[in-house]
Amino acid sequence: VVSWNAILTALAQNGRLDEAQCVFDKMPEYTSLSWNVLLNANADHGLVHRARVLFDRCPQKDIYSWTILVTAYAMRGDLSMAAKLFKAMPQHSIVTWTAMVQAFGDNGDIQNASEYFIKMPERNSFAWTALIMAHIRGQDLKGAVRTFRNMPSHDVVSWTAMIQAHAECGLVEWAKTVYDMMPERNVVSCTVMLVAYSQAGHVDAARQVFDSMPRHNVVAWNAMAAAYATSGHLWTARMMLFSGPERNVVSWTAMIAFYAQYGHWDLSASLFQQVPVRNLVTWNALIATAAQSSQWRVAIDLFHEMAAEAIEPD
RNA sequence: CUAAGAACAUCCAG
Repeated sequence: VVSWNAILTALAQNGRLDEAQCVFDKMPEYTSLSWNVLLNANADHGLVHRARVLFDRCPQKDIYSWTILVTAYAMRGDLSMAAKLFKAMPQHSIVTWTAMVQAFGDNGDIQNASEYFIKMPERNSFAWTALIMAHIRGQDLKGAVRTFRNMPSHDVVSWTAMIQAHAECGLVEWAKTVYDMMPERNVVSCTVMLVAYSQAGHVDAARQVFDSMPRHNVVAWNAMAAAYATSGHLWTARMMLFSGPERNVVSWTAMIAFYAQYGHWDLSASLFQQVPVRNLVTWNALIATAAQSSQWRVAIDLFHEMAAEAIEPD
């Protein structure tokens, strides 16, 4: 069972849902971990109904199983179901509590997020940061700052959330102040700062942040490319994407969208054909491209092809 | 060994 579980976990982590399902079906016996891994894989793919069926069939539901399902409903926006399940579950942990804070926070529902937060028997920086994010999404900068101040200890994630908090309100210089003040930075905090500058229209400042980073990952490269694309530098953006060490589905989709934004529908469409990975967003980007160039026939054909690739249109 | 917090692409919302 241990090795079966290891295989199952590996497949699930790589997003190979169908293969994980096959392995699961062939397993001679299960532990709750096996069920949870498959449950989570379905949830990750947005297949909440299938997750629910699995959950109901699962003979040994533990706190993990419940949390996965609660989070799945929350991600779909079904907060009342999430809350109902939360109430029904036999045990709560700091993780399940935090998941509820996060669930309401994602919706900008500061009120409910705070209520769950207050009722928590104990809190860690995950919980505090989730509450900060709730305030950010609810457009309450003051509340975000207040929450940050009330936190007993700050880590790089909560600091980064505060960069985000100020940037979201258009206060880039304050965001930069936070950025300068934080005791340590990582690739995410730098990328947040980079994006903040980009969104404020300061490409050059964004580039300076990029150049100052000790390490870059795909997200950083993608973000810098987007900064160029949105500031009129299509070809520099293209350079960034192609000269980086690595590209992912976001990079490809971004490039398809950039071409379209500049009216290069042909380039957009031909890149789509060559791209090694596609997801729902990639398809949406291309459909939008076709629609913008008034190729309705093409848009509709694409829509059907999409179903053929086993991607559910939304 | 499986569940919760920060960054990038499309649409939507603002």
